[in-house]
Amino acid sequence: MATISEVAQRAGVSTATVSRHLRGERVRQADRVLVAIEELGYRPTIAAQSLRSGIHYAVAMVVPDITNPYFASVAKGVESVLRKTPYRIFLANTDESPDLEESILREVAPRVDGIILAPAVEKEEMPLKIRGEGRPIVLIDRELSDKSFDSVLVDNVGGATAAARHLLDLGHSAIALISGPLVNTPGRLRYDAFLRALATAGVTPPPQYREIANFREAGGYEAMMRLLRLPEPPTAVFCANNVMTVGCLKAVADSRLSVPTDISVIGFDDLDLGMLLNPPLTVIDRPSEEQGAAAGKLMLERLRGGRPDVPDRIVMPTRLLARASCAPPRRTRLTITSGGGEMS
Amino acid sequence: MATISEVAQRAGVSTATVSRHLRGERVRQADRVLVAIEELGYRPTIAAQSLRSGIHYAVAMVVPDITNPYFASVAKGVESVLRKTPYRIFLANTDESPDLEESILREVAPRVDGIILAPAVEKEEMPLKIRGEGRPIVLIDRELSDKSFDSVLVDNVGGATAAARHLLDLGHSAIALISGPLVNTPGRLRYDAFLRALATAGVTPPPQYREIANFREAGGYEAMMRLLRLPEPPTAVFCANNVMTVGCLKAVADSRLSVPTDISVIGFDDLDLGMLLNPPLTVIDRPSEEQGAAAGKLMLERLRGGRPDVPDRIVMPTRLLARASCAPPRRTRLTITSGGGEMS
DNA sequence: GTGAAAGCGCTAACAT
DNA sequence: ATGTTAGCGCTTTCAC
Repeated sequence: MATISEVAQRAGVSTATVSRHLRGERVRQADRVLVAIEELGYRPTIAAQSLRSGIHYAVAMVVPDITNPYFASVAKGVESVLRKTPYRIFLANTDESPDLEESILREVAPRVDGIILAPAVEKEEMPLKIRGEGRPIVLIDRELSDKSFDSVLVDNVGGATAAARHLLDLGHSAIALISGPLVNTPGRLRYDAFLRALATAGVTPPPQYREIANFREAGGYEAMMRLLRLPEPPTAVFCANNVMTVGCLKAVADSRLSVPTDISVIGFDDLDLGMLLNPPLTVIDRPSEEQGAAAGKLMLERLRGGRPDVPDRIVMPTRLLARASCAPPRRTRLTITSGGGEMS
Repeated sequence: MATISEVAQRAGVSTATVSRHLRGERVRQADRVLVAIEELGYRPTIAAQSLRSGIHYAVAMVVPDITNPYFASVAKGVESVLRKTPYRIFLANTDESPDLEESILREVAPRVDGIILAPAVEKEEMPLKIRGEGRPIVLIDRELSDKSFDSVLVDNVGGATAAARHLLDLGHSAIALISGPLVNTPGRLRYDAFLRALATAGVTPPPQYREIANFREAGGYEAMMRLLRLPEPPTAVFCANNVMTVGCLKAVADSRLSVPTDISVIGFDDLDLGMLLNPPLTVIDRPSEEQGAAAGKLMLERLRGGRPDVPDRIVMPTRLLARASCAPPRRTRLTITSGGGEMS
């Protein structure tokens, strides 16, 4: 690999001039330098740049699970923006574990210029420390208790409220909720907003209708199984994210029940096959790839611009995709016929 | 951040000794060094290590589309293995574009120690060049014309053959195929094996039954639409990957047709909701996360072990998940009633 | 087994 | 606007 001094020599200038040219400063002999760079096929050595300048041209993307289509989509959005820059993306999965997240952050922070993070819990110590060391953090999907961070979110309250109203409008009152953990933003916000919207209409789900699961498929499955086995099962259920909805639907199928005849289901996040299910799934949809792109752009802004006085908090709208998995409640009591079946 | 010389000073040894200790060499004063490292919270600066030693502690993962559940799953597998090592993962999407792939490879190669690649086409120039510079390449899902690369694959031939036999066994003879591009391994192998298996049974699909699409949802949709509009539509179709199967199913739905009454569908790759579809989707399944983990392990082996004389070619088995989307062919002619509908 | 010292390729003062 | 030069933090001869 050619070095900067070879370029300098060939162009008849100093290494400093080449270096300046590289970073976009105005240079008189720009053309000569350019030619030398071309001819030698010169590419700067990132490690040397990093060592000297502290810039790594890398951003970490830390998410609970890249296998969740929502985060995969976010990652794609981020990638599409950073692709056009010299910044590359380190990908890390936290598995929704606060401990793993902390160790990943500690480990990766010194190697990157900034972090795009979907935190497992709302504890801000690590992020605060990292930002304090001059590395911008952009939160995605989830906030921290400390509201001073840049973030790209969706209107969780609006979405959960719309879900509640949709069920209410159809005449449901025995409404259950499979929530995510209350320790992160979307979990808590969707839980609160959904229950508040029900309360406004005079509906208060009993404790056994309020399942707190973990945003994972198995959690959704188990929660739904518990709901269906209740002496008085609900007539409708709201699943607070995509993968729990999958689990929920599998539980319904394994119980030999059908949607929406026996129970109405509405999910947060669309599923790729949502419209192909029988019945097509009613969901609260949100622009995931756009969120990723927004997070990427915000990160670039911070990377270039220095510290802002006020955090940027981008909230994107959700929309209700009313398909056919929600219908008016049945009048008769629900009875479970059987259990078992395929479950991943 | 503490430096190695601070550690050396505190431990009363030279920086060389600390450095040796760090890389696992036997050192007499190991305990003293360890204590100093602990007390100072010392962490080596990767940039300095890279500059000096050429080791980056980074591996690139270059895939066509992280949004494809198969690749997301592979990424998770890779991540789970590398997490326990000092190596981090750069993620890049090629969008199935050979040009983009080439520029990404060129750009990222100097920053990493190795590359896990699912190539868009079978051209091996860039990979050869990169390997020639001492960076191991592990292919995943797809091979190159040059068979000297390490790779982690699935039994495409076995899978496609099983799919063909399944349809044949049900009594189909008007069998169509929505193939991936013939310029990459799974595309070509599945195409060839499927047709060969049919030929063995005396079935030769006419050219209009052989759709060459692009492994994308829209491609699967359009291909299926063309098939369904044929004067004599097929009674069964094999979709060569997950996202094309989704497109295919949407096309069937939009044509107001139903599976398997009007047409049987079998897909390569399971879908998360595959079993929840009506009817549950019959698929050729493969162990994607395990493939990722295998690729990660193979990469680590190469990273530690130096160049092997013979490439490692890991081929994992597929299995047929016979659910209900394939049934014996109908006897009557198929007629399209209508079109239109929701399509992403 | 250990230390001294050179230098990886680059950037950022500083000087001009 | 450009050149000179020190040195970022580490690994690795080389000598002992």
